[in-house]
Amino acid sequence: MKPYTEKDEKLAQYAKAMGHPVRIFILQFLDTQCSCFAGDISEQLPIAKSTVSQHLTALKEAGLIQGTITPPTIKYCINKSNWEEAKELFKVFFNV
Amino acid sequence: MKPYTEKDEKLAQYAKAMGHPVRIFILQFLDTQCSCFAGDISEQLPIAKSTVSQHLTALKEAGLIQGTITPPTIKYCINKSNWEEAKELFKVFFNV
DNA sequence: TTAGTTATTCGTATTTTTACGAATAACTAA
DNA sequence: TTAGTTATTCGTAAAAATACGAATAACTAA
Repeated sequence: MKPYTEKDEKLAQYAKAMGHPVRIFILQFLDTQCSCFAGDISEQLPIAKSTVSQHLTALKEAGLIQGTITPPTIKYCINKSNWEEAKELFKVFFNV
Repeated sequence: MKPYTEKDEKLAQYAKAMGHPVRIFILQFLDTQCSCFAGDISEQLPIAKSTVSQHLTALKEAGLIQGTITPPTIKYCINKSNWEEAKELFKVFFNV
């Protein structure tokens, strides 16, 4: 039925998560900061905190980031293994 | 105001275009077929032709593919230069 | 001109995304 | 307990994405 593979779906999922400039920014920010709080991210962006939260949730659900609760804050960082998987999928896709 | 760059927006745009398994399939199909008609693509997919058309339009607007009219068909193929640009943007993003 | 082919556009419906501010949850410290 | 901090969730609204079938456009060939 479906002509596309699991890998195609996974790649599409990662691509979709990256399909918004705010989320690209967050990913790059986390990549350089290693880890930081939602507030640190939020104060870099000209949008409401609740909207940032939604973007963080989207990235979390796609598997690209993860959050560790350290009350009253939440420390966010890149999900290394999934990040590597995404990198590999894009690599193969672009024949790199 | 905007903390993200033109490149971030471009990357997000390409990622968004890739954010659906059908569009991933189409891109891969065109990458191997070099060029083909909308009908060739459509018959590989279990969705309506009009929906395929919409996906083709999305890919065209993102710049990843281009169509050449050869009545009564339209020959689609990868937009090489933009494809290379996308590849490069993802490459830099993932520190490859 | 008329019929046939291909592909898009139109009209429509449903779902998802994006965004905001207010309200809430969870924890700490006074 | 009460106030203060952080971040999410809730409620809501507007816009965009996804999907379908019918209608249309554009061209060719008989």
